[in-house]
This record gives sequence, structure tokens and C-alpha cells, in this order.
Amino acid sequence: MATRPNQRLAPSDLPTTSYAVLGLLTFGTMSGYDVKKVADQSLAFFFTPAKSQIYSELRRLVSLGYATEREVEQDRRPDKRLYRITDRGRRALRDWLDTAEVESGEIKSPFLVKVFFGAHMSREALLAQVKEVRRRDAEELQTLKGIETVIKDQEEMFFPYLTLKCGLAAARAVLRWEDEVIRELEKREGP
Amino acid sequence: MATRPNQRLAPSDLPTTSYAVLGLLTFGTMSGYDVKKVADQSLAFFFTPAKSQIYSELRRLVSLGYATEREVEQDRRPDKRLYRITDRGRRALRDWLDTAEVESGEIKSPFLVKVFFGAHMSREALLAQVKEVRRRDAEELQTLKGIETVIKDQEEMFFPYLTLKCGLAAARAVLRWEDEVIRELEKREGP
DNA sequence: TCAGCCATGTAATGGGTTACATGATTGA
DNA sequence: TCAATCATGTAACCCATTACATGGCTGA
Repeated sequence: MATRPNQRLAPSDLPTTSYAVLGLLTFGTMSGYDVKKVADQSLAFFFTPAKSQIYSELRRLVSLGYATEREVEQDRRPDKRLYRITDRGRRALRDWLDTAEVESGEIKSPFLVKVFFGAHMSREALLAQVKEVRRRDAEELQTLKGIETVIKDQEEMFFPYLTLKCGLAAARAVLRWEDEVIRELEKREGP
Repeated sequence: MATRPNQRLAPSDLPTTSYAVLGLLTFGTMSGYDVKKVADQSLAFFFTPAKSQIYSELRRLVSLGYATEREVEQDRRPDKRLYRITDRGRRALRDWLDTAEVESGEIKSPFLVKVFFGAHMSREALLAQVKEVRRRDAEELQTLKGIETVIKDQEEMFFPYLTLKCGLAAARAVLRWEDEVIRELEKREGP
């Protein structure tokens, strides 16, 4: 069946992950391995799928006609499959982006669950865990700052930079909160 | 086999959800429906399981001996099952809390994925979506502030209040970021 | 009188994670 | 020489979500 060239695609209602992968394919032809790497270096702050997830999304994108697959033989490396976004895929991506329904997003934090039930813990155990998380979060902030220096003046990175700024703002706020928690816990019943 | 009373339980490595439900049971005997309500009113910011998830967790807790189940017949209401945490369950909870490995948590934000690929959208579509998300986030912040006024002076809410402060800090930071994004988008190529 | 919420759950589906596989290259 | 990393994926599992089911009460 022939579809008219600029027709809007039926909103095929895939999970966000599919569109994220589809979006990454706009950067160029990639293998699943490549997609994973790029994702880890760009979307990582708010989107972190497993490899296997990416592979199955890519297969799905092909089955929907949103991408094409081409096998490439390699020596010294396992053969790989390269995926390229199609026009139909670009249209699907734009349709999803333009769809007015936005999901704001969620946080899943085992650490905060622990803090919530902190009354059942020794002060020392909780303090140690807060400090550990704080240390990692500070590292994370450094990483984000490193990315910032690289992309902040690249005009084509305007939108990624916006999301990075969200990460920076959130990271800084959380770090300040962690410092406050540490202070509060340390003054709560003396040493 | 008889276990010694205060023995450490083998770290049975359940998902965080299990321990969250177990933790909520320390507040008192509850049905699955109750657990869901309490969770929505307390952990909601960083932990939002579906009802069915809670029901299956409760069944698992029983099967592990971490909770007991008692059927209660009701008229005008469907019968219900009440769950009560056991000593063994309390020990399992404490052991999990004291375990040094903490997972910091993750963010999953379809909205940020959209912003990331904002170059593929019309400025108007993106702006509208940012404003919509900002509106919801402002509402969310109001809700958190409402909770704050209720619990901020209750000593027994000390730890829940700590997590609430994290939510407040993050929500404020994200709102400021959203305002910045709106300003940036509005000045980007004139009206 | 009728939609919507209270109240209690089950069933079906699928999204996403961890573990499994393989082999070459590189740094300690 | 041995672990780590690059490079590429598949298989199994299970966590978690959405849809389904039931019936009384309540407010417009």
C-alpha cells in the first residue's frame, strides 16, 4: 500500500526508549554497540537502557520500517549490523516529539527509601551511606561540568546542552541537600 | 531448623520495592490497598509502584516469613487481607538498611528526551510542552510544600522530612531550569 | 440517575535487567 | 600472564505496568 509522502503516521505509541534510540540514529548509521555508547555519553542522565534493550528496539524499528539493517562482516571483531534511520522513521520521530502529551519523568531512588526509614538504622550506618552517595554525586557533577566545557559553545549542541543544564541544576541542588543532611545527622545526639 | 533469635539474615537480595513495602508495614497492620495509599502519600516522590506490584510483594513477604497474612471478611466491602510484619521481617529490613551498598537512584524522563531532540521540533511545540511540564511541576511543588507544613515539626517525621527536603530542593532547581529554558526559547529567533 | 470514587484485588502483557557467550587487543 | 576493555550480540528471567473485574456509596 502506497502511503502519501508527508502523511502523519498513526501515533504508534511505542515506549520512550524506542524514540530515544530512533533519535540517536539521526546522528548517523550505527550498530547496537555504538548506540549504547552514544546513549551513555549523552542521554545517560535521564535515560539508561541496557544493551539488550537497545538491540531489541533496533529490531523493532526495522520491523516497523523506521530503520534499515545492513550486515557488515569484520575480521578480528564479531560481525555487526548497522542501522540507518529511514524517512518514515524520521517522520515517526517528529510525530512523537510534536505530540502534546509529555510525561514529566520519575525518580527511583533506593537511597531515599533508606533515608525515609532511617529511624531503623544506626546513625553511623546512615551517615556513612549518605557520605558515600554524596561522594559519587560530587563525582557525577564533575563529569557533567566536564561535558559542559566541551559543548557549551557548540551551536548544534544547543538542545543537549539544555538537558545538561537540567542535570547540573539538579545535581547541585541534591549535593547541597546531602550536605545539609550530613550536618543534621552529625549534630543529632552528640559523639 | 531453629534459628538463633538475633542472627543476621542472609542478605536475600530482594528488589528495593520489597523493602519499601516491608518498611511501610512497620507503620502498622495494613491491607494491600492501605499500603498503596500510604506509599502514594509518603514515598511517592521517589518510589511509585503499581497496586498489583504491592500485592505480589506482600505475598512474597509472607512466603519469606517477613510478614503474616490474616483474612478479614467485610460486608459492603470486598474481603481483605491484612499484613503484619514479623520479627524476622524487621530483622530483614534492618539488615538491608545497614548494608553498605547504596544505589543512588535514577531518573527516567521522556520529557528530557524530547528536549534533547528539540532540534527536530518546531519551537512552538517544544515551548508549549515545556510550559505544560513547568505547570505540573509547580503544582507538584505546591503539594510538597503542603506536606512540609504538616510534618516539619513532628519529631517522628524527622527522616521522612529529610527526603521531602530533597524533593523540595530538586523541584525548585528544576523549576528554575524550566524558566530559563522558556526564556531561552522565547528569545531564540524573534516573534 | 449516572459518573466517579472508595475499596479490594487478579490476569495478561511487555519492558528492561542480569547473566551468558565469544574472542581479540592492550596495559600492568 | 592475567585482568580489563573493546566489540558484538543472545537468552532467560522477572519486575512492573496496564487492563480487567466487582460492587457499594456519594455528590451533582
